[in-house]
Amino acid sequence: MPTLSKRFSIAEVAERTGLTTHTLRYYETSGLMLHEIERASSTHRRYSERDVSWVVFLTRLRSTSMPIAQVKQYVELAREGDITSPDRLELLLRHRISVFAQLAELQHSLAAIDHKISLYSEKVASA
Amino acid sequence: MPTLSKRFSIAEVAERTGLTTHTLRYYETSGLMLHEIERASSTHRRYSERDVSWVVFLTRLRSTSMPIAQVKQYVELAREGDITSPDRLELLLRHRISVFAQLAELQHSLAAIDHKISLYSEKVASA
DNA sequence: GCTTGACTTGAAGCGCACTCGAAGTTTTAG
DNA sequence: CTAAAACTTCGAGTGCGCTTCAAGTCAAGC
Repeated sequence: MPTLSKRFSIAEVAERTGLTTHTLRYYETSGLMLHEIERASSTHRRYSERDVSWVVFLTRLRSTSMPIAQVKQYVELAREGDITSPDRLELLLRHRISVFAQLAELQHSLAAIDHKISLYSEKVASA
Repeated sequence: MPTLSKRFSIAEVAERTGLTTHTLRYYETSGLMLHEIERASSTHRRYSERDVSWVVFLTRLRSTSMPIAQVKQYVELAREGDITSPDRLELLLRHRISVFAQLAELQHSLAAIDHKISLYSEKVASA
């Protein structure tokens, strides 16, 4: 049962993910794709649904400041097969903690900014 | 009534703020300090309480990804005096919106990561 | 079947925010 | 007074994550 789902050009994937075609190629050559991207008749990339889904998740990791190198580590584990599931789980759990720390810091800084804003609001209102 | 409060060496400020002495000098030469830093007898910097408080707030702006250039803009407004209070308020309000966007994106990505974690948890548990 | 726009690779370049190095000066502890 | 530790300036270097360039090759519409 071969996968008959639609394939996407690099431009379509860029459109769907908000990345540029440059960045998509950069990610691929940096070893961040889980699977090799198919090539149409010759050289042009054809992304599968699975590839696109992975790119989407990848952008979630990146937008939470996971470094490229760590994404790569995750990918390398994934390519080793199911045996590394616990390792990938652990990697994600560790990353989750870092995301919580980022949230906490952001909220802490927001409070400081809000405080400053309240001072300015008074000042400006009474002027 | 001259300010008689304690002064701090650059190393002490580094200690208190978590920045390096390099970064503190870099911020100063980049025009990010509100006031000129005093110099002890000759050349060594002596930070006042006010200077340290500003550095602390500055790190809050930076930790919410305000670019150096925008911090500088804020500082330049501040140096023009009270007349620019509304401008600084507006700058902070705009930045506040960006912080909310950052929080939202972080939370969105966290949800995606949590979802993936739950898939892995099942997989690993049933192995 | 030809043109036009999309795609290809590989290497170099860029922007940001530090970070480090060198060489010299100043402070402080003993 | 001296020696070690801390400080100074200024310019160059670093790391990350793209981004752009050059010089093509390919594919889709007319």
